[in-house]
Amino acid sequence: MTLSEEDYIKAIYHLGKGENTTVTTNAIAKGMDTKPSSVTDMVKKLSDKGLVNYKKYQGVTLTALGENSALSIVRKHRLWEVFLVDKLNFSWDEVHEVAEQLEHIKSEKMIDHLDAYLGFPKIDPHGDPIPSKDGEFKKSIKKLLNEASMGVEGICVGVKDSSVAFLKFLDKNKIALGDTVTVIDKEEFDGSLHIKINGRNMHISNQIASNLYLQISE
Amino acid sequence: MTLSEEDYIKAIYHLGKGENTTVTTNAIAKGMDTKPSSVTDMVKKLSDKGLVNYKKYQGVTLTALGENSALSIVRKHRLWEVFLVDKLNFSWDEVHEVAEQLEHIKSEKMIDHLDAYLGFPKIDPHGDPIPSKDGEFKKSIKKLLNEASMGVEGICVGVKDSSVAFLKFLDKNKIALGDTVTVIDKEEFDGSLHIKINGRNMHISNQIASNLYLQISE
DNA sequence: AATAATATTTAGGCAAATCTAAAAATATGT
DNA sequence: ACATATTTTTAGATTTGCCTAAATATTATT
Repeated sequence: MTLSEEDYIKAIYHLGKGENTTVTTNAIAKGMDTKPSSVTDMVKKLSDKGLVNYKKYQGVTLTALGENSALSIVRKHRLWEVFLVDKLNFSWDEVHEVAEQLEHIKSEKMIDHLDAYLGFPKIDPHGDPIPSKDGEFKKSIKKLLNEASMGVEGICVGVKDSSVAFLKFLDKNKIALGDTVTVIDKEEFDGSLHIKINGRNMHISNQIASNLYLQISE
Repeated sequence: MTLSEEDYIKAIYHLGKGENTTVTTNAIAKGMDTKPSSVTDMVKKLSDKGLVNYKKYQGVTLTALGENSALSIVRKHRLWEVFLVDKLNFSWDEVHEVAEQLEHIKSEKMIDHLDAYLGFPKIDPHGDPIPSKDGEFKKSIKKLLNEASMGVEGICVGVKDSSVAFLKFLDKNKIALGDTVTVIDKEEFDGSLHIKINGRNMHISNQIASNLYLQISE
């Protein structure tokens, strides 16, 4: 697969939300910041190669082959993100662009050794699951904290708003990625939440809760 | 710079042996396994971009800009080689192909962090020197063991012949990359050498010595 | 120095991936 | 259901990097 083909396969996978739902030409064009006519061209090629199912005007889905390819790319992307954060001290919001490049490196041996070297991580720095070598992985159960049900426990894996003000708030209140959070109670009146974070009780506003992502442990 | 441009710049650098000697069109074509006419095309483009000096029929040299680019690519290539060997347990002879891909990844921050993470290595797994961030580096003093003068001390950094038989020989005799070797004496008759390796005296044939590379410590 | 051999460049073309503009198919609104 | 709007495809052009074949320049030989 060429670099460009890989980009399309990955985009189709993500637009299909990991399910294998049909993705339209325009959606791909928007998602990839290109023109619909370019998408049509490429989709024909991918169809010829057996990576997508395509009928004119009907949109595309990934074939089994295409889905495997997508998972392999996603796996590489997320493993590299873990590497950048865990080993090279990048912060979680700096890694995407570089991982976009690294995901195209072709060497199965390297990626398997990298996986082992990182300790076979199950989720990436944004809380998204990392497919195993054979394409298996747990569906991501990632929610904004304010959407989590009462009693739910999860790991804080990301922020939606990465403004300096918000990050400072987290720092001051000793909330960090990786912390375990349990939803104790929700106030109906203002949507604020009582949570337990790393064993400590806390009361946070809905606004805060709506900017924190939780990885729910099933 | 595109991927292809980077490949040309690197090839011109290596063919010029790191000195800035003139490199011919045919030499580049051979070195890159492509056609002379393709080289002419690309060399014109590189000249327009100020990366090489080029006059028709006269061959090319790198400009200061071109040389900086080349050193940056070589730096990345060799740092990744160290990473693959030191961290991912690749052997020295497996890394080249993957490093050829990794060297094109664009992120100055990443490569600087990688450098630090690896402990600012000075030589790669083949004994070649790694340019520093600002393009400085020690000329490689890398010699075949049988060409080293008496009394010379160096580090064993590579093999010329990587046949299984030879590697087995090294293994059986406990000679490994990284070992410190001193040339004690040379027999004129058969060219065999008396060496000290990791403190232990040894007598090896010229044939063995002519397949082992030494990185001479200045 | 003239000719032969070699090296290099030019000219013209091809494939990949993109684009614009126009045509065709599908979807939407009343 | 019909006209209109939107989506998708086609047709034709462009750029990058490469190719072959032919032309031109340089180098080597006698």
